[in-house]
Amino acid sequence: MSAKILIVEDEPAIQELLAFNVEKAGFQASCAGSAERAWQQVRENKPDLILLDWMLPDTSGVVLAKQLRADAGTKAIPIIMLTARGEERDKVAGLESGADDYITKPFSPRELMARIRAVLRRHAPQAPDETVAAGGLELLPGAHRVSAMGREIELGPTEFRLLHFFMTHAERVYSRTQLLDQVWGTQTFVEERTVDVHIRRLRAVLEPAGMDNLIQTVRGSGYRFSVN
Amino acid sequence: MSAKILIVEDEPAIQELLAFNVEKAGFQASCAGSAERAWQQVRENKPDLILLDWMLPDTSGVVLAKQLRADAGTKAIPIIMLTARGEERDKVAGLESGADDYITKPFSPRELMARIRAVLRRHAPQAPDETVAAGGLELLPGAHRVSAMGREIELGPTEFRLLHFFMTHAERVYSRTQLLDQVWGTQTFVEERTVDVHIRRLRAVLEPAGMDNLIQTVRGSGYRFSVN
DNA sequence: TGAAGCTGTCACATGTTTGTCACAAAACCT
DNA sequence: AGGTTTTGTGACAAACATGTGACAGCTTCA
Repeated sequence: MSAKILIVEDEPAIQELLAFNVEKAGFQASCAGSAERAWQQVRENKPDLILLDWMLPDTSGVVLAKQLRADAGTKAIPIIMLTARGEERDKVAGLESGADDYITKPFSPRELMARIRAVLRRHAPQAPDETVAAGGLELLPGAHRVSAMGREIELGPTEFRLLHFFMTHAERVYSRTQLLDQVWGTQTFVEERTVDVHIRRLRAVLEPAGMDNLIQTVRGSGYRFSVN
Repeated sequence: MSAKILIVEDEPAIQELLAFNVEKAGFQASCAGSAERAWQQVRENKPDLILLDWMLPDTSGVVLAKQLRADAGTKAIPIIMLTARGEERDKVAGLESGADDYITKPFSPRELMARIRAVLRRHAPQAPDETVAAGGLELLPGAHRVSAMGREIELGPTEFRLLHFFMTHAERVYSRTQLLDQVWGTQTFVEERTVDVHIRRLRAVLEPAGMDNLIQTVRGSGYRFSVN
């Protein structure tokens, strides 16, 4: 889930600084000190975003950006250009070359990360606003709403995700481990029994709304959402 | 239907960059490298909007803007001034000279196009100020006015944009980050919590007007404007 | 120039959510 | 039935998210 970011920067100190910040923010960082190595990394790692310094030992960043844009395989990778302070022409040329954003040195880590996230967000495919329906329930992911036969149901964030998962994966048993992976994420580490508690909480909200026995216990295996 | 935009800019590289972006966005671009040629273009092409650089070889952009404003035939053409970064005086003088908006270099193509569209929308004589209505509220984007059931409501600029966005994007949850992107712009960097404060201010103005619970908190996700 | 208003940020208050536990209840096995 | 495993349930403290008032820096306007 975490995005891969390629840092193309010849100055080792700055390279490390960038990598440190990028990783601290939960992204995967890889580095290249020259245009040549950058190409290599791009092919091997398929980064989701490239931080590209304006000055490189072998080629200028602008040229590399243009090359990346010209190649069908790398055309879609967003680029953030790192330019020196006040170089008016550089910025213009940087944007012209196809960079998605630029940031002038010196910059604060916070601004850098904000721009990275903004660019990644802009390039993320926007999910259409669909509605999920199952077992008399209606769930709108975009509006973050659930309703049972017209009556709105209040859910906490985790219960919402859990129910969403069940509704889109009905009629099938999931183990606590699987549910933890799917609903909590593979990066979180909580007790398996926590699932039980949340199932119970979900049931507690669903039952008063007449939605009875929607989530069934499969002893020894896990839980199942079923329309029956 | 596509608007004609005149670019007055002496630096060829920037001129091309501007023209490229403007045309990519579906507008017709024409260019002038000096005030003299600009007048010529204005007479010939009748542009719908002028992008005017602050520095020109023969006259300053401000002077040209004032001249354009003084001429009955060109008075109505909106002007966006291109100024150097942080030149506070320029900004003031630019707006005083009659420009409708200014944009400081360096700017992102995205921001530029957003401003162009905003100015065109504001100046569109055809559209007799479309009004946005939702949840008993009526908002006139052009006039910068909002009213709740006939009663006028006073809003600051940011609250206005925020409410406008919500009214045109009802029934959907937006995270603080998304709201910052949409309402504050991708180039501004403020804390996420700032959104909370503005939401609160908006609510504070809306509630006395009887508009209660229009903006709902979705814990863990963001906020939602809903007509209920 | 001063007054008034707008913004962004902070510290603190308030209220929810969450993971975990201990124990009760239920199901399973021999 | 008795013993064992699995699941349900209520309670709870810590973590977390949001509401709220205050404030300083700015801009605007007269």
